[in-house]
This record gives sequence, structure tokens and C-alpha cells, in this order.
Amino acid sequence: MELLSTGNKEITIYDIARELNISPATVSRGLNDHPAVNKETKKKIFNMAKEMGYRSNTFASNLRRQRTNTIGVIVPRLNSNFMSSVIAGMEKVANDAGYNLIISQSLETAKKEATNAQTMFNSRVDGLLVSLAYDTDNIEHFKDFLKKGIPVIFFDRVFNHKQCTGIVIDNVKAAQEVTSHLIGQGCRRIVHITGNLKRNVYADRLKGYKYALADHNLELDNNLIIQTNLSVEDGIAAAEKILQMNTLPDGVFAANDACAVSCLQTLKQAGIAIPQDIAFAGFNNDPVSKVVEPNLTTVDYPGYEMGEVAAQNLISHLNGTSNINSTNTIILRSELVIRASSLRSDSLNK
Amino acid sequence: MELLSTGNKEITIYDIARELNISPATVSRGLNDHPAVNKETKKKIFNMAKEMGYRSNTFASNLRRQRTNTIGVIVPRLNSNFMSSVIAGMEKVANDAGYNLIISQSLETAKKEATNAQTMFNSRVDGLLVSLAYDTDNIEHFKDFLKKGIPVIFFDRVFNHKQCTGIVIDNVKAAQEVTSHLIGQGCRRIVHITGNLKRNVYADRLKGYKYALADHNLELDNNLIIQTNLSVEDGIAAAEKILQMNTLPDGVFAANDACAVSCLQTLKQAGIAIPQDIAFAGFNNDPVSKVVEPNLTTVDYPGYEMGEVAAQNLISHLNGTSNINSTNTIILRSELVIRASSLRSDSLNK
DNA sequence: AAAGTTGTTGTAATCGGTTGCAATATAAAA
DNA sequence: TTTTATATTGCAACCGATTACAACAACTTT
Repeated sequence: MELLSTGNKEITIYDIARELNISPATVSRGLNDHPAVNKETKKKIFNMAKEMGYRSNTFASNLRRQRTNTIGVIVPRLNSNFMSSVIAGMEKVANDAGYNLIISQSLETAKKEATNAQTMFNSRVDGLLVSLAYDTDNIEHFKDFLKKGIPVIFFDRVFNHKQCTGIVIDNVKAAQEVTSHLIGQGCRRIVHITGNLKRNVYADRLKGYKYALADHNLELDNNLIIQTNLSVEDGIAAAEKILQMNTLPDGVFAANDACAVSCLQTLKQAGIAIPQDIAFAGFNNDPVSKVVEPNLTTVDYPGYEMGEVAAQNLISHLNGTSNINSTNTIILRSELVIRASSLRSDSLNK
Repeated sequence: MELLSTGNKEITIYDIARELNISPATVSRGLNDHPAVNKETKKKIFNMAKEMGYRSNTFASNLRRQRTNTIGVIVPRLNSNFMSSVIAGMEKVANDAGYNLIISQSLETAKKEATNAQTMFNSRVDGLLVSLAYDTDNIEHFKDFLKKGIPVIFFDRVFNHKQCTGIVIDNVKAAQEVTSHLIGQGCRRIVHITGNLKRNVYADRLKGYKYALADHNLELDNNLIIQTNLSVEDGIAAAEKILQMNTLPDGVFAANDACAVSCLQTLKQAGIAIPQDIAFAGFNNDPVSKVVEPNLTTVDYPGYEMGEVAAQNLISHLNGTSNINSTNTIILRSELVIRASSLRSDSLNK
């Protein structure tokens, strides 16, 4: 058909309308499956649209509807296993629901986080999914969104605010379980390697650590708490710090796996037996935890699921299916995964 | 000022124009720093815009300009270290240049890849960055883009097409180096674990493996080539296959690290000494390669940089700064990283 | 003083859908 | 047959920014 060879120009609903001798309004309704359009007409419209190679112009549509079908995502960093799982989960849900994701990294600074938020605001995202940077103190930079009623959902690294839902795991409980487990394996002097305490995740894990000590009537020794940025290098530095302690600890609980693993390896190289001398536990169930020797005890942390839940909640709020304003916090399951790095009874060491 | 309290309504250039008693056209020009606008007027416009809390409406602008400032990215999967580094690199470059990224996953199927491409096409991305799925046979699904002159750049898993630039490393050479290194360590029967040979990366690595054998006058034994999907499970399966060989190989070169590591660990558990009995090498320099014992020899693969280069090239093409149509392939540096898993001379084994 | 520049601003059409309201046709009820 | 309800469709005004072109002022040049 010669219709196909209309050249490179973009087909609009006006072209379809002209071809079919109906009004653009009807074409628009037809394409959107509006109930007030005759089924026959719809069919004709769809066919002609396909035949002419029509594609909807999102901008014209967005401009009119005042809606973008776009969700903004701000994360500290993309290149961690946990974060890319989260994004993967979000992408799936969003994609299925016809939403696009715009992703940006704060690189752990509040400043870039604010800039990114502004960009997202100008791009008029329909909603925001955020995991906070290390040094974010307040959420002033999200005020514009809240003022306009644009939903902001925090995940993992959350901020308590009445207008914002947070999606987390119970970090206190998980850390408490980890610590209790170590204590159960005979540990009495447990080092805790923590991150920036501004962030709930690390503060809560520290709290869980403290609670567990208290539960077992162990005294809290602040010298055993090492604050770091939880990087691989920080794990090595922590190991060196541990090696210089007067009395060596008999357990280490690090707030993430990357740091736990590098710390473990450094100590091992220094001749320390894991878990006999020092039992180890991390957090996240990162792939490396299953590779390091001995395998690392850790907390399984559902990244993919967290992404799905965050996106799902945002989208159903946007669609009016549900209202997240009533929901303040969603807590996902997490699970202690016991592996050889913390098992002193030989039962599970093969 | 009462100007600030105009409520929740969105400020437009018309509002600014009215307030300043000038025309919207001048406001538009002023905000875009058009040279024909008086400096004083510009200053007034900027100030008023700020004061009134104006934000540009991207849709109106895009609708008019026929441009989106958005780049589409299609990758097989997000949750691998390599891929998230790539995305991180792209995000940085794009963000700095005022572009947004729309990201989607093909989940390794050509079908979803095609769907995603269609979505991107409808979202009218200015350009596309693609790493192909496992089973993609052709690039029909990108024809719409090419026909319209929308640039498509492939990275890592590329497709040779005169209209598309590809960004890769020299997989043949890298694999040849790996294999030569193993041969240099005394290996004579080297297993190669490869992926889907439709993809250049795996086909090329296989080619490099073969070339290296030829270089050293070693006979090619097709039984030593194991084709898999390169997953962790495939590594384990490969190990089992290896254990059942009549004559054990003395080297294994896997086309990625995840697979290499699980294979190595399985063999090790079966009592095989690494590297004495079987020397090992992988590909990617994934974090796990530095954690497994012994540490894995591998090829350092610049993911972050690849992302930067891909995005940079696309953007400068879009801005007219450079033209990628003349460039068909960009090859990035890669580097053999020798670690204990392949070192038989004790020199580097501590 | 007339003509030509240069600098600055305004007018109005345009990008492509969406949607409240009115109009018409058709069928059902009175 | 008239009235009323229902199903379809069209009209036209948006949404907010961009830009070709015209208009005008102020200043030079001849």
C-alpha cells in the first residue's frame, strides 16, 4: 500500500483521522480504548494506526495530562550487588506497569543527592524512590515534592517522615540475631564494624548488637565498635586495628559483607583461625559471602524484592489503587544465614 | 512577597511575562540565554523566574523541539558487577550532560529485547545504548531507529552493522593472552568454558583460545570446549563434567569469573589442587576473583569506562560535536591480571 | 534628511494529544 | 407518534514552550 511509503514523517492522530474521515478526538479516544467509541470504529482506528506506523507522542500526551509515567530513582551507588538487585526489581515492576525509570546516583553525598532531586523535579517524575546518601542530614531537598504531593518512598536507607513511606527490613532484630548467634557460639568479645550512624541501617544494626549483648548480660565495650565507611579498604584497616588490640576479640560482626570479607581475609593472612580464634558474620548475603573461605555467615537481604515492593507501592498509589499515605513503614523479611565462618561446633563444618 | 504565595499552581513563562509586562517569547528567549535579549531584561527574567519558583516544562519543550534529552539503555541483566559498573559510568556522563537514562533489561531474551526497544522507540529516546541478549539473532527490532537516523550504539555484546558503532575490548587478544599464559605455566590440556557463541564476546574468546593453542602447536581438542550459559550453576556442572573426563585437564579458562569461581570451588572440594593439578583463569575481574582461594587469574575489563565511552560518544554525536557514523568500532584496553590460581612457579605464591 | 544597520521585542503559528460539552443518530419507552 | 434514554462522534479550547517573521527604536552612514 502506498500509505506505508509516506516517507519519514511522523504519523499523528490527525493523519489517521483524515484517512478515516473521522475526527482526531475519536481517534484519540479509540486509541485509548475509551468506552464511548464504537467497536467497529476502534478496530478501524487500530488497523489504520498500525498500517501507517503511528506511534503516540508521549510529550503531547504528558503535556496535556500533566503526568509523565516516569519514576525517579536516587541511590547512593549502582555498582553493588544489593543495589543492582533492587533496581532490577524496580525495573521489572515499572516496566510491566508501563512506567519508565530515571536513575541517578548520589555517590554518597547529600549535595549530589539534592542536585539529582532537583533534576527529577524538573523532569516532573510522578514519584520518587530514594535510598539516602551517607551524609544526608535532612530531607529539605525533597520538600518541593512533598509540597506538591508527589510521593517520595524511601527504601533501605530511610528517613522518618510522616509523609513518606519507608521500606526496610528489621535491622535491629536481624543484627540482634546475628550477635546472639555469635554469642551462642561462645563469643564474648565481639567487635562490631559499623557505618555512618546517621543512617538507620547502621544505627539499627548497632542497636541490635547492643541489645543482644544486654540480653546475654555481656558488658558493652565501646572500644570494640569500629566506625568506618564499610568499604573493602575499611575492612582491611579494621583488621589491622583488631590485630593491635591488647586482647584479641573472639568475634566480628560487620555491617556489610564486602567489609566483613576483606577484614576476614586480612586476619586470616595474619595467621588467625576463622572461626576458631575469631568467628565472623556480615550482612547482605552478597555473592562473595559464598566464596570466601570459610563461607561467611550473614543476613539474607531481599534486594530484588525490596525493589519490587517499593515500585509496586508507588505505582499503585499513583494509580489510585491504594494509598500509601496511611502506610508509614513496610518491613520485609530477612533471614540469618549461618555458614562456616561462625560455626565453632564442628557439626556443620565439612 | 506575595508572589511566592500563588499557591500550588505551576508557574509558566506566561506568568513571568505578565508579571514583567513583556511577551512570553522574550521570557522564553531570556531563559534560554538567547543572544538577542537585552542583558538587563535577562537578569529581570531570571530573577522573577527564581522568585516565582518557575520550572521549565520539559514536555512542552520536547514537543516543540522534537527532542527528549533521554537516552535508552537495554542490557541483558542489571545485577552483575560488570553491568552495574557500566550503567554507573553511563549515568555519570549522561547526568553531567543533562541527559536522562531510561534503563531496561532484556533478561537475555530477544523477545523482551524487542519489546523494550519498541517502548524506547515510543518514548522517543534520542539514542540507544545496547548490549545484546543471549539469543538475539538479528537486529530487526532496531530497524525503526536506524530508519529514522536515531543512533544505536552497541557495547560489549555488539552486532556488526554499518550504521552502528560498537564499543568492545579485544576479546580475541585477551583470550589469547590468557591461554598463552596458562600454556606458559605448563598447561597442555586446557578446558575452555564458553557461552553462547552467537555473541561476539564468547565467540571471540573461543577464537583467542584456539589461536593461542595454534601459536604453541597444541592440538585443538573439541571435547575440551564446554558450552554453557556461564552461570554459577553451569560452573558446577562443568566441574562435574571435568571430573568425569578420562584424562583430567591441567587448565581451565572460563569466559567469565562467576562461572570460573564456582567451577574452581567444586573441583577443589573434589580434592583437586589449584593451580598444581589444574590451573585456572576467568574473565571480567569481578570482585569474587579476589576473594576465591586461590585468587583467580582473570582479564580486567573496564566496565565503568565502557559505560562512560558509550554514553560520551552517543552524546557528542547527538550534540553534533562529533560524528560516530564514521566510527565503526571502539576498542578499549583490557589487561591480563595474573593471580595465584594460575601460577605454578612459586615465585608469586606467598 | 533619507536610507541602512543593529539591537530588542512582540505576534502568532506550531508541536500532537486530551477532554468538557454539544450535537446527532438510534433505539426504547410512553 | 412523541418523548426520553443511550450510544457515538465532533468542536474547540486547552497544555506550555519555541521560533520564523514582522515591527519598532535608536543609531550610523551618506
